[in-house]
Amino acid sequence: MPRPSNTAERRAQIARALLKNMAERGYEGASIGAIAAAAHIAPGLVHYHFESKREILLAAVELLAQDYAHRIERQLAPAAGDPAAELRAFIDAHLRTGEGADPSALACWICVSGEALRDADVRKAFAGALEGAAQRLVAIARRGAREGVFSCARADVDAAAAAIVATIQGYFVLAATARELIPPGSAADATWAMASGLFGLSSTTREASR
Amino acid sequence: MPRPSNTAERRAQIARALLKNMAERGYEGASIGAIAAAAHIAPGLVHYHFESKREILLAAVELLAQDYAHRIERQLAPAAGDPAAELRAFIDAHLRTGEGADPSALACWICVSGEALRDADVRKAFAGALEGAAQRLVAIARRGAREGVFSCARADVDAAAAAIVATIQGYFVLAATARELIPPGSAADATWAMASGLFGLSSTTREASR
Amino acid sequence: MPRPSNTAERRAQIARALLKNMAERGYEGASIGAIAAAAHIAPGLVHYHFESKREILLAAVELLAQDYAHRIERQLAPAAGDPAAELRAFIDAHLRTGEGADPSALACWICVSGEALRDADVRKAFAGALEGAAQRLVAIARRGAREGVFSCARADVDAAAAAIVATIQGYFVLAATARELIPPGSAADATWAMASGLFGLSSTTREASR
Amino acid sequence: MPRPSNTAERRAQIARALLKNMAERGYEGASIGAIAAAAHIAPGLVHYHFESKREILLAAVELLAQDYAHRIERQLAPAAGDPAAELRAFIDAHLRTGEGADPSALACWICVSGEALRDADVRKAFAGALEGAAQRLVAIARRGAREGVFSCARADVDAAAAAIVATIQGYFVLAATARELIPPGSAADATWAMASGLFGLSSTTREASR
DNA sequence: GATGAATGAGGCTTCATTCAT
DNA sequence: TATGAATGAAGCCTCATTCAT
Repeated sequence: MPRPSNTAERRAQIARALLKNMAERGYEGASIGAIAAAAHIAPGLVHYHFESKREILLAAVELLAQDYAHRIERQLAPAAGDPAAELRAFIDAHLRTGEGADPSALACWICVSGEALRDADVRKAFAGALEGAAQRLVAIARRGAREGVFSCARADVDAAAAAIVATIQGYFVLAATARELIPPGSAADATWAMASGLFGLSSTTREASR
Repeated sequence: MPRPSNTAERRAQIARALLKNMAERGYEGASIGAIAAAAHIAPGLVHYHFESKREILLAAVELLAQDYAHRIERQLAPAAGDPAAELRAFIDAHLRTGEGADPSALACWICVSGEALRDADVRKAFAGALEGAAQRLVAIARRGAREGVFSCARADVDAAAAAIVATIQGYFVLAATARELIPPGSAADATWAMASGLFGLSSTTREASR
Repeated sequence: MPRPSNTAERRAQIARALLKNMAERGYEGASIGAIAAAAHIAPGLVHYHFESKREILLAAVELLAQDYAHRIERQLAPAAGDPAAELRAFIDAHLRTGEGADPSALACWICVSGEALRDADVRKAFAGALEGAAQRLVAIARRGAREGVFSCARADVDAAAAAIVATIQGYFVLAATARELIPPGSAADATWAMASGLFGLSSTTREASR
Repeated sequence: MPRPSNTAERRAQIARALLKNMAERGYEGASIGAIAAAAHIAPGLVHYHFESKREILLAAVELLAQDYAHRIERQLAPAAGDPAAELRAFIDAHLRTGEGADPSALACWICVSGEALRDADVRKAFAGALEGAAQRLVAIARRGAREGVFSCARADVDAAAAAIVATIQGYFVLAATARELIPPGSAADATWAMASGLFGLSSTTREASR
């Protein structure tokens, strides 16, 4: 009479506990004991649900990437159908409200980028998340171009998307490590100016979306 | 007669050894033993020259920041006096030639950004380096504005500088973790387009500097 | 009506699973989880049928001893009634066919001898098995003496039986750890030569049984 | 001004500490902490001198094998030149005085044979020790044959040596696990009877060496 | 009887740091 | 200054055992 497996939730619970710890102490600094404590479970249980600490990291990155993708979709929804508005919403979703919203998630994100340097699987997941964002931008750009809102050369769309993703990612780093460098509230606007330039947005539309 | 102190060189030697290790294994992964080995000295000597591992990190960040500042100055020198050319040189110094040049330094830089999350002193040094770069941009912008090459509003210069620094920093992260996202050679050009937009560069000058 | 208990089979099944694991990884190396897997049952069930891992070991040793006793009886049966033939059969049962037959059982046997060093109950069971074999030899010797086939002094029978058991046991160890030391096929013959010497077998009979 | 390295002694000290623990609790049961305690050093030092616990085992087996070889040479020395006496001394060295002398060494020896089952390097060292003993016997036999003291067929010498080694090894196991099976004092005599039979010793000489 | 999750102790190993020389 | 040994605190992981279902 087996109990229904709760492995899935437990894994998520543990992965979230890692994220919480990682935000404060980094990946190495997040000990299995601390993770277990944060998850309110016994230390030994962690390795019942995960082969190794690295597996927890992978699960955590997966969670982070999912959260990220969902957040984007949620925030883009209201602007659906209007490329310029979608672009603006995309930028705001990342940079409005305190240049990066949740500082804990921000710290995690930067930690993960560091781990991605040394772990191919982490890199793959991390790059996948960024690529998802870039593709979203590309889709917006294509549609805008079709509708005549953008006048970006077809060939430059990928480069423009990468540039925007890079800028956002860079603002994340700055927000977490050198916040005083960013004039308050400037991140989204500067990115918007930059993005509309890259996408060839007419200045009329640009001002309207401000 | 006591032998002349070689502490200064030793410290640099050890800090460089940390950087080498950090690029491959991260800060936590760089053990004192490995650092000593990379510096070709005995493990015990490390703590003769440094109070703690953290002190080595601080020295290493200092080195990294100095290298960085020097590199910028060196690469901006030929363009001295021409704001638009300086801006272009600034961007190229960071993003030309393989989007980030030395992959080892790139990895270190990202590692350091991660450590900066948790260590105020590291953060200060890291932020200082970024601020130095931003100030250089501000100086270029001011001069360009004075000379009429740029038409950027005085109030927006700081924001523009931060945006450019953010973009560069973001490209670093992408180059190290999701290189496939960046169309080869596009980083400098896209940043240039973006920067000239933010600085209000006339399109004539913009094309000329291409 | 409660379902009929299957504890007995389960216990044997688990004990056999321990033996399988023990042959490959030793007693300590045989984890409850691995034992359960080898027995195709859930890990938790193991401790329903056994108080502790040590109990499984005791049951396994019991099984091993029984298998051993049965094997001897089976192989001695054809020679029943002829002391010299029985002696020969006894030796061959242990040392013919690859100096120790089943390598897995051989490994288990040696493992058990190691555990016997530290566990009185294991020692008792292990010694019991050896003693059974020795007594079988003594019985053969006594009968042979009575029938005039052997001329071993009454007092020396126990010593001779112990010597033969020791030799066999020693060949087991050699077969498992230093097989190259044993000229192929020599174990049974050498033991036979030795045993017939100890038992005072006439050289005529000795050759006949070759 | 480096201190002279004491690594060699430390390694031996640690290996001996393992042997002491292994005799009582087996290899797995000998924890690094217990080994360190037995060696009167800090736990961390163990892994400064050894890569892993397994390396300690290898060093310990080496020690054991050396001790063994030395012991044989020492005990054979008085009989040098007289093959029959050497053979007798060889047997007595192993089996006289309490059937196996030092019970701790005996337990270690059996433990090692168990580890040899699963570790090729241990097996090699263990087999090497046994082979050394066997070769010593072969040398004795050859000389005895040349001098006409033994009448063992040339081809059977290796088999005879293996048989004697096996018997001794088997007595070790019995002495450690089923001592009651061995009539006190019978081991050396029975082995002598057996060995002289295998080596074709004339009964006159045989009795003389008793 | 059976399942699989849960517990917590303990083991091996790594490592920053200290120390005697 | 320099060396290499020494220390002791964690850390990750394994595992026997227990428990709720």
